[in-house]
Amino acid sequence: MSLISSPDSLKARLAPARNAAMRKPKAPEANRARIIQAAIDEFAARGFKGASMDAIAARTHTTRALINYYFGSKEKVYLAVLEHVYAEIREAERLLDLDHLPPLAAIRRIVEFTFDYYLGHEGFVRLVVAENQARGRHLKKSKAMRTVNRPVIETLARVIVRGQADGSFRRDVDPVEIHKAIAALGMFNVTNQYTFGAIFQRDMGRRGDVDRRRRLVADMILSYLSEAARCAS
Amino acid sequence: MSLISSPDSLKARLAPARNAAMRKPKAPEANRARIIQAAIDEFAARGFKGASMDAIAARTHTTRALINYYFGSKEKVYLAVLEHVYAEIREAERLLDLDHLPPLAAIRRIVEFTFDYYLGHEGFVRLVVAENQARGRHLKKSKAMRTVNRPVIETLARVIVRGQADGSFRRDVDPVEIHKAIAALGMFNVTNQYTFGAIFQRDMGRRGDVDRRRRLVADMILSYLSEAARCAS
DNA sequence: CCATGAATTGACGAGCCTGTTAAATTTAAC
DNA sequence: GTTAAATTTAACAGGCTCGTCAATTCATGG
Repeated sequence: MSLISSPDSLKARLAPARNAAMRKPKAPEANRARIIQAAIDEFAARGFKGASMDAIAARTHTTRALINYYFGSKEKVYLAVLEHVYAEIREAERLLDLDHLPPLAAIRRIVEFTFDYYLGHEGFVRLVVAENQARGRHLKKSKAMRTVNRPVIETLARVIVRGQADGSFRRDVDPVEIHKAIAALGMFNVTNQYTFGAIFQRDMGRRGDVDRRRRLVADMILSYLSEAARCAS
Repeated sequence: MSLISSPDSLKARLAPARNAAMRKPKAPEANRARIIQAAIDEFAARGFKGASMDAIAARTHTTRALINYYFGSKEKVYLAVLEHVYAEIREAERLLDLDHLPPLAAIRRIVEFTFDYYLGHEGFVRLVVAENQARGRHLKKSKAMRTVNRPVIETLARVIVRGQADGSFRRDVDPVEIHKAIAALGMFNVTNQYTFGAIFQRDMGRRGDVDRRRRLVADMILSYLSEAARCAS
C-alpha cells in the first residue's frame, strides 16, 4: 500500500522477473502450446462461433476455466491461433531461398510451394476463410499481422525484377497482384473442394489430379508473366 | 369423411387448383419469398450456425414459428436459400449468348461476367464459402444441384473447342479446370478482401483497382489458353 | 351466418455455451 | 515447516437459440 515501502521496491528492482521466473509451477508453457494446437483444430473445423471452448478443453484434457485463466476469453484464444498459424507459414516461406534460382524456376517454385502448403495445411486455410467470413473483425486488432507478411511480397518482387531485367517477363507487373493470383489459384483448390466436388462430381483430392493441377497453376502464372516477352525473343 | 361424397370429389375434379389459388388467405406466397430474401442476407452475413432464426423473422416482420411452419427447420430454410441463389446465377449465365462471338472474345466475356457477378453478389459468394466450410454437408442433400451447373461447363467447352479448331487455343485443355481457374480468380477477390486488405493495406474495392484486376484475370486465363498457339501463328 | 381449415402468434421447455467466482490444490521460496 | 503465490477445479448465473404446441385470427365455401 505504502508508496515508499522499501523492501517491496527493493526486491522489485533487484529481481523483478526472477521471482516469477524461478517459480516453475506446473506446466504452463506446455499446456499453453497444447491449447493452441487444439484450438487450431477446433476453430478450423467449426469456425469462430461454431467452436466450443469445452471442446477445446476436452482435446487437451483440461477445463474451460483454465483456458480462460491463460488467455482471458474465447476471442483472445482465437487471436493467438491466428497469429500462430500466420507465423508458421511466414517461417516456411523464409526457407525457400530463391535468389539463386533463375526467374522462371523461382516463380514455379513459389507457386508450387504455396499450392502444396495450402494443401497440406487445410487448418490454416480454413482459419483464413473463417476470418474473412467475419470480415476481418479479429485480424484488425492484431498489429503483428502487417509486418509478418511483408517479406513474401518483397521476395516475389525481387524475382520479378530479375525476370524483367533478363527479358523473361513482361513489363508493368504488380507483385501484389501476382501474389494474389497465386494465392487465389492455390486456395480455391482447398476451399471450394466440397461444393465443386458435389456439383461436378470431381474428388479434388485425387493424387493424379492434384499433380496435374499444380502444374496447370504454375503454367498459368508463368504464361501471363512471359506474355509479350516470349514471342519477342 | 365419406369416400364417395360426390360434392367433394366433383369440386376437386373441376377446380382442384382454383380452390387453393383463389383462397387468398393472408400472404403465404409473398411472405415465403420475403423470408427467402431475408434468409439469404442473414445466412450470408453470419453463416449457418451464426445465423439466427429470430433475426430472419425480424427482417420480415414475422415470427420464428411461422418460418418453421413454412419450411420445417433452420436447415430446410438454408437449403432453400442455397437452391435459390444457385438457380439465380445459372439463369444469369444462360443469357450470355456466346456462340456468336469469336473464341477469344467469348472467353473474355465469360471471365468478366463471372468476375462481375461475384463482385455484385457478395451474398452468393459468402453462401458458397459457408457451405464449403461446412464441408458441403447440406449441399449433398440436394439433388437439384448437380443438374443446375452442368450447362456452364458445356458452354465453356464449346467455346474452347471452337478456339482449338481455329488455332487460337492450345491443345489438351480441360474445361472443368478452366472453369475452376476462372472461379478461383474471381472469387478470391471477394472472399479474401478482408484479410488481404488488412495485411497489404489495399482496399480491394476501389474502383480503378477493380477494373485493372478484371482485365488482369481475363488476360491471365487467355494467355494460358493461347500459349504455344500464339507464337506458332 | 356459420363452420372449416389454413395462416399466424405467444409462450414454453430443453439444450448449449460462455465468463466468473470462490474454494481447493499444488508448488517454490524462505 | 510455513507461507504465499500460482494453478486447477467445480459450480453458478445469464444469455441465446431452436422446435413445438395450443390457442387465435381470418378468408372462404356452404
